[in-house]
Amino acid sequence: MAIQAPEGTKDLLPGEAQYWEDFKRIAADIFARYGYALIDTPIFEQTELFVRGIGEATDVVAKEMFQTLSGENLKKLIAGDPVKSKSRLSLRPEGTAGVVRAVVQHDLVPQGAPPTKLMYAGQMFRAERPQKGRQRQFNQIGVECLGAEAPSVDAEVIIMLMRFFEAIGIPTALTHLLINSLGCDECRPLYREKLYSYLKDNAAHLCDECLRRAETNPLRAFDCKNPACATAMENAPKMTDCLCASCKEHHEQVKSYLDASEITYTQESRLVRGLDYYTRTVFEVQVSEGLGSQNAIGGGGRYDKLAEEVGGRPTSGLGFALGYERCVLALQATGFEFPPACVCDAFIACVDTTVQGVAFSLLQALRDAGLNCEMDHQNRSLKSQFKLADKLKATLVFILGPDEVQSGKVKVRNMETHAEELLDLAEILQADSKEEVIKNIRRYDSIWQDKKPIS
RNA sequence: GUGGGUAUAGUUCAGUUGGCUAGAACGCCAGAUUGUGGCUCUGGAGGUCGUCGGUUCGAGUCCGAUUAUCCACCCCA
Repeated sequence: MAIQAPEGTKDLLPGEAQYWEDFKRIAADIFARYGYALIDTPIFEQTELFVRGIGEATDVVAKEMFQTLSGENLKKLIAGDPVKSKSRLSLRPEGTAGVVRAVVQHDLVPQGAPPTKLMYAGQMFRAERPQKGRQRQFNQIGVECLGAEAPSVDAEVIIMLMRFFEAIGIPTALTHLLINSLGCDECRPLYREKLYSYLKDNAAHLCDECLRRAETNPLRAFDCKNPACATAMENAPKMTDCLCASCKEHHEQVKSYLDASEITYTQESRLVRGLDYYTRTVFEVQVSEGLGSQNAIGGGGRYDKLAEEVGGRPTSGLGFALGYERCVLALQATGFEFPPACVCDAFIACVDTTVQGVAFSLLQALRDAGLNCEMDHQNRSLKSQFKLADKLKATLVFILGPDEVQSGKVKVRNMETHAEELLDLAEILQADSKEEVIKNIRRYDSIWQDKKPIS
């Protein structure tokens, strides 16, 4: 059988590949208004970065990373010889750790400097079993804001995310924003203890998985979809009730900024995130249609301890990531289709084979002038050439036959209005800019009509 | 890692209790007398029926294995 793309990966075919580019551009445009600049970090990093940054006990690190070695180191490992820590690499399962690593490495947030705002877009890799809305290689766009502690920045980032979803065509009415606070290393350990004893007291009502997690990360019990667990967790102590004074103040201020900006959200105390680095503000944007059993199209939060974790000086930070493929699924649930990958301004049609040489020169002259052009290369009949032009949605068709060539003209047809005019062939062949060609065509209202027929 | 479904033309799918040369729609190609597209009509090309094995006079159909894929659990964007 022919070789197929690896499990859980997907080819972005022309229509979608172009859309992914558009999607990134829309994000870059919007995020630039908030001061975010593009950064591009390696697609693989030392495994240790993810272990320390994301957390050894998280599912992402414990069982979903594609780990990699050079061929030589792989041989060493198989032979039982030691492999240096820095040679143990992993494909990035998320973008934050790599960006924070780069910020620390290049000291992008010197002491006393204003916040550094960065955005990235690219592939992430997780070795999970694929299903709807979940692939092993997928694309994320994310932002990271380093060196900003103020709650206004939390609000700004959330607003920016919601604006982006709106811009790509997922209306706010279809999204659901959840926010919560996970506290800081002052109040979270106290809460953790409290929750731990609650879990122990209610062990009889909880599933094995939750009991196991009580030891490693009790907060995750809130995530369990088991109905019995959900019921048992209803009366569990809430993080928001146990925040220290400064975290509480921070959380209240974030919410008041959101209120002032008329952003609707739900305070969801069950919202916990699967990555260990989050502190204080966490948020998630969900949609109900198109994602299968998944529901989040974007999520993020604050991570004030992450920079230290990867060896930098204490630097507060926050960010989010949004899943490209999931956004597309949400869009497709509303009837969205990818726009055509390529627009054809003009098609050159030959009446017979004797004019192919002239047609080729015309084709090249129009391309050099900046138009997207195509002609037939399979000796199709004139009729078929028109069918092809139609399929390409060509705005104009240039028709060349023995008559035209003899009189130094070329016929131009507007495919929408059916209007045709004769243009001077030499003038078009000599035109050296798109404007000049357009000027030539513009003489005829019937062909041009100022309807922007040219891309 | 666990569970369930599916696998037939480029695509989406039919294919009866096992039976003759495996079909449809869409797409593709070519025509429908003059040098012109969309609609319509006519014709045509495209299939090792995922793979390997078994049962049978005979397997797309039944059985087993294998691979791929989808969906779900887990977890995440």
